[in-house]
Parts: sequence; C-alpha cells; structure tokens
Amino acid sequence: MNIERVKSQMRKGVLEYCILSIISKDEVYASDILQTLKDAKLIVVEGTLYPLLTRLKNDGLLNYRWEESTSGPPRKYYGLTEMGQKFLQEMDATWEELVASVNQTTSKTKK
Amino acid sequence: MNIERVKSQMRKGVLEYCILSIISKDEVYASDILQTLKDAKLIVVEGTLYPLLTRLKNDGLLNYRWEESTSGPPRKYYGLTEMGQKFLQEMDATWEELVASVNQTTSKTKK
DNA sequence: CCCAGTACTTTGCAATACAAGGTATCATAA
DNA sequence: TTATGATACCTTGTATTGCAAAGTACTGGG
Repeated sequence: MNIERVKSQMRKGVLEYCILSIISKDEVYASDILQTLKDAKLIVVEGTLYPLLTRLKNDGLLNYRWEESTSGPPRKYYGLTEMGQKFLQEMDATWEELVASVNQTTSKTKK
Repeated sequence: MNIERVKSQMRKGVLEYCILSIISKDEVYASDILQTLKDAKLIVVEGTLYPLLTRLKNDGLLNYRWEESTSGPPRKYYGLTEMGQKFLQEMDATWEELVASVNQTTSKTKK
C-alpha cells in the first residue's frame, strides 16, 4: 500500500469528468488533452486516454473530425455531442455532491 | 453509460480515505461505518466494505479487537495504527490536491 | 427447535487504468 | 531513395477492486 496507488485511485473516478470538461471548452486532440491534464497535475498516459476517448465516443458523448497536420499524421479533433453536454452537467452535480460527502465524512469534528 | 456508473466510479477513489477518516474519529465496527457513509450519501454495501477493511488491516493501517454484543454475534471494533494515522494525513493532502486539480481542469473559463 | 435479526466472510464477475509495444504518417537529410 | 526522428493513434495483457449474491455463525424469542 502506498500513497501513489491512492492518488491513482482517486484520479480514476474523475478522469472522464475532466476529459469531457476539457473537450467542452475547445475542440482538442489527444495530445492537447494530455497536456492540459498534465498541467493540472493529473498525470495520464496515452494507453489510458485513447481507450477512454473511444469509449466516450461509442457512448455517444463525443464526436470527432480528422484534421491534417503540418507536422505529422492527421489528428482526431474531439467535440462534445448534445448528449455529452447534458452528461457533463450531470457530472458537475455529481462531483459537487461527492466533495460535499467527503467533506462531511472527513470533517475533523468527532461525531 | 449512465450517471450511476460515474458516481460509483468517483466514489471508489475516495472510499479508503473516508473509511480511514471515520475510524480515526472513533473506534467503530462495520455497521457503524456503513451507517456513517450512508448518512453522507456515500452508499456502500457489505461486500465492498469487508474486503476493504481486511485489506487495510493487512497493510498495517488498521487493527481491531473483538467485542461481545448483547444483540448478536461479536463485533470487530477497528482503530487506526500509527501508520494508519500517518497515511490518513497523506490522504488528506492528496484529496486537497485532487480537488484543486479538478477545479482547475473543469473551470468554466475557456483556456 | 426453528426463526429472525445481526455480523462477518467468500466467490465470481465486470470495469478499467496502466505498461508496453505496435502501426502509420510526415518532414528532413544523407 | 532511403533512413531517421518526431508525432499520432491503437492494441494487448495484467492487476486491481467495487459489487451482487450467497454463505457461515452467533443470539434470543416463540
């Protein structure tokens, strides 16, 4: 048992939420998302992100378009579908609830 | 894909943290923990909690003592070990970091 | 004696983050 | 033309772990 495992574990639960949120702000491709997550200290590797994007797309929350690049192979630029936007709103609420629950549970006051 | 799955997923990451925190406040047995979590709207079932307690105990974060009950079988009352207390402090910091990361990532400001 | 209530445990399954390796495209330079 | 490096996307195998469901065991009342 180490603290890194815990961090990774906590990260898991909010990954989809963060990724949908990032995509909601701007059309982005995978490397953009990785960079944004990294900036926020939410380390994620390619092997995690790609399957997740595919899953979200298959669930109808995302769509994408190919775009040529001047410096390499073409990129998939992702955007939120209407369903994805609705889902993101629900996730906002879910996250707020979770924060409230954790704060209540871990408050330093002895019950 | 439904929102319930997302809630469950988010819950996972903080379960151990919440449970350690609950135990840090008072010696409790499994049903106490379940009730506290339920009060905080963090629904957890027995099949989740018991293996988790066993794992935390095997990792040296918890210990327990048996106590007779007047209304059923004896109960395991859990308490934090010294290592468990240290670990809880680290988890406090980890949780704070995660909240900061998520807030940064999901802030409504277009980057 | 059985039954209901309480408490702890175990088994099998499904979801999924990650490590590691693979395939494909493009620009540059020998 | 061929080799190299950078970029981008994809796949496979593994380990973890929450959960549903079923099981075991102790207690007291009818």
